[in-house]
Amino acid sequence: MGCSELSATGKPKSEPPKRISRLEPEKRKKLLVEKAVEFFSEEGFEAGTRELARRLGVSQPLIYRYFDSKDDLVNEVYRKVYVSQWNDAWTATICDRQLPLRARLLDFYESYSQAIFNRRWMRIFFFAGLRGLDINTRYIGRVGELIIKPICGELRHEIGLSRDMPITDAEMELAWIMHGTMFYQGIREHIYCTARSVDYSLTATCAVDMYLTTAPPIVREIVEKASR
Amino acid sequence: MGCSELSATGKPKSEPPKRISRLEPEKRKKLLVEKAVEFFSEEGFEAGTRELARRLGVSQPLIYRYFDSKDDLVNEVYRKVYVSQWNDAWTATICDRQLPLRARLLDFYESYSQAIFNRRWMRIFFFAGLRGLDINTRYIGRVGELIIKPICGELRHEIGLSRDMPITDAEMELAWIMHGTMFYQGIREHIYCTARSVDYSLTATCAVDMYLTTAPPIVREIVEKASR
DNA sequence: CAGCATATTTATCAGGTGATAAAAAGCCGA
DNA sequence: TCGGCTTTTTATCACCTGATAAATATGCTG
Repeated sequence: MGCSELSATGKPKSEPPKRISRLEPEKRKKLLVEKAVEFFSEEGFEAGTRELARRLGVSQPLIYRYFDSKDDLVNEVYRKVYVSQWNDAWTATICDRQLPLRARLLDFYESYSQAIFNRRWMRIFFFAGLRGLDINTRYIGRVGELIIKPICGELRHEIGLSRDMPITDAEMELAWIMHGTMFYQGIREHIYCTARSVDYSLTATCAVDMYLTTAPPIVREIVEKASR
Repeated sequence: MGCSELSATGKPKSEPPKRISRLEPEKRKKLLVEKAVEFFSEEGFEAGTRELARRLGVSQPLIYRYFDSKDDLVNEVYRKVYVSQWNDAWTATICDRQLPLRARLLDFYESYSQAIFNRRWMRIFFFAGLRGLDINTRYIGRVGELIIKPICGELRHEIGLSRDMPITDAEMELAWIMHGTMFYQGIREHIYCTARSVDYSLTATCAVDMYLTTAPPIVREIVEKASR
């Protein structure tokens, strides 16, 4: 009798009595994942399935009709955020020698900023990173292989050096520094929430010009020393 | 029920308190906070008090003799990490005009890196940041006032411009970019755990030189435009 | 309209959480 | 040695969590 936290008369929760209708499994699953991305990116992955269900306007056990476990749902969130946001054209942009390298890098970071430096992505990324998940490590590896390493190759070409010799760690480091300069702006805006609207184009100009002036002499020394 | 994983047998060296004995409240509280920093920095603040107690080798309710609530303990952790790691000499280092600005900045970042860019600090910082806690925002504000703004002032002086006019947002942005370049190295090392040992001195050289070459013309333009 | 398939909900479980009260154990002075 | 004070533990509480099974509601098809 008692134990009615949800009595028929009063609704303590703020949601209006929306009538929930049946949906095709496909449609429902998509809704679940989308809302889960939004939810976990704000509250972290420790947040409860009941609150998620409440925000969706469905009952909590419904989640388990579409996902075997909470972990299963969380993995779907990862996939959605990490995989679907990647743009295969990025590597091509970096390697398209019809433009000068500086212009290519600026083009790339303009596109990359829009795709990656948004609140949802950034927060999911750090929640996952702090958990030490391998999906995070794999993402970083991908950036290394498909962004950072190609940049190093293009810089070698730009300053007239062989691309045969494998890219060294030190060269990668130089490009990571440029990359980090951009990344930090995303952090300030979406994790700190302290920089209202960051000027990514100014940052990109600083970062790219720094790279293009600082890196060449260092790279030249590295390659020449190795080929002696 | 011998639960004696730690026997009383001979170990006369510097680790006598193997036996779980009474401690002065002061000492016990200090131990609790220290271990809590270590624990929460790895597991996040959602981690349970029972596991923390287990690692301390004490019972879980003991924590509540020294802290009113888990939140109380967590706040102590924040205080310990944020407040106690700040070095008042940093601002002085930046403003000591007996050295050229470049040397001052490199000195500062060497000291700052050692204090801040370690695993404990970085992880606590991001766990708190993702929670949106005001202690985090206040820390950033402090960095802005005591690090970034002084740097902007020194740059103005370096290029012979008045320090009377207030520092503009755009000038702050330029110094934040340099700062972020350093910060990202800490992230790579301690959040991503992907860069084994980052070369902070290389990064500092890149970041500082970028700032000292990129910022002056922009600052000059800003100040002159404003004073016309 | 009836009947059926299934999307969704209600009721519930076992285990974990922060927190409290009472019992136990350790320490020190007489 | 004993008594008393304080630290620490044991035994709990109410609540919340992820997850399951049975009951219900919905919409389609004949």
